[in-house]
Amino acid sequence: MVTYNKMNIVPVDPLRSINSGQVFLWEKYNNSWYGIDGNYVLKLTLNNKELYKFNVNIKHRIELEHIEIDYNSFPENKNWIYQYFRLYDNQEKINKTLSKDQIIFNIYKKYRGLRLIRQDPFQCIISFVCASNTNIKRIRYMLKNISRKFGKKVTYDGIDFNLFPNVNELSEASIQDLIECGLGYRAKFVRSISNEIKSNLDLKSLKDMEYLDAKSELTKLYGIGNKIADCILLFSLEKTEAFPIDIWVYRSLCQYYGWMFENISVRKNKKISEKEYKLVLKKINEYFGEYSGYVQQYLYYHIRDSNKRKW
DNA sequence: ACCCAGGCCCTTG
DNA sequence: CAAGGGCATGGG
Repeated sequence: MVTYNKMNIVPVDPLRSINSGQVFLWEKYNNSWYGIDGNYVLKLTLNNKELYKFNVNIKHRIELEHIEIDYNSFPENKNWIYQYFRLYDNQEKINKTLSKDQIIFNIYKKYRGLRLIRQDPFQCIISFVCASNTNIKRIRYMLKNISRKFGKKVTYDGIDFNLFPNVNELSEASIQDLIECGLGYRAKFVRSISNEIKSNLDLKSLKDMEYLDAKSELTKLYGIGNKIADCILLFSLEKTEAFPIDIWVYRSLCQYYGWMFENISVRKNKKISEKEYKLVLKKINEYFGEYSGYVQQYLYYHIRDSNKRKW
């Protein structure tokens, strides 16, 4: 008889999570999904269940229901699924945050198992710089090209992969190279950011900084503003209070949380200005707290799903 | 042909 | 501050 604390049961819907606009280099071959995260190839083999439940009190995964989920990686990292899907986050607080009101609670119930993903920071930075003013299909296209051109080639399970280039490798890329990867006007941003990180920015140090301090470091980089910085902080630098506001999330906020816009000079249904962004963010953090980022991911997924957008 | 896409930068008023 | 234009490119 296994006893456990309910709060340590973490529901995970892996496929929904890796196909929710956070990561862009997962693909299915045969019966497994393979994803590139920095210099790792991650492999997931699932049965036909949608929702998996992990008890993270136990050092290694135990079966609460009949779970068949194989997760391997190249190079080997036995613990990656715990890190990648943030199984050690405080589930009690997450539940509380996503039950803050009826609106978010309904969305939470509908997509339960959607997780924030903890990514390789450099890949995350490049990913979201490429994500500006384009669609997800093209983000995948650009990042794949970058990997093909500048990442190391590896073979795993008899399949050829390209890892994502590290800073030093991508610093070798010229603007012309990056344009050939399909980046368009983003090429100059990626070039500048790679050089900047290589010469004088330690990404690890950003994890130890306060949210807004780390954010101001990121927004100094050419091509990174409020929204992209929040994506990077949330998805790769441990800032779960970060709340990226793109056009979709903003629409969603206007629709469901209009009351937040009263008494602050923020106009609904228009492009959000830098000042407005900061005002809204402050309200969000006051209301949802340190796990605001989870709310963002659920809102984003929900509104895009309701609009039948593709991933 | 037109408009939009997980925005940001730059210039003007 | 704010408003507006420009930006590369591909898909609907």
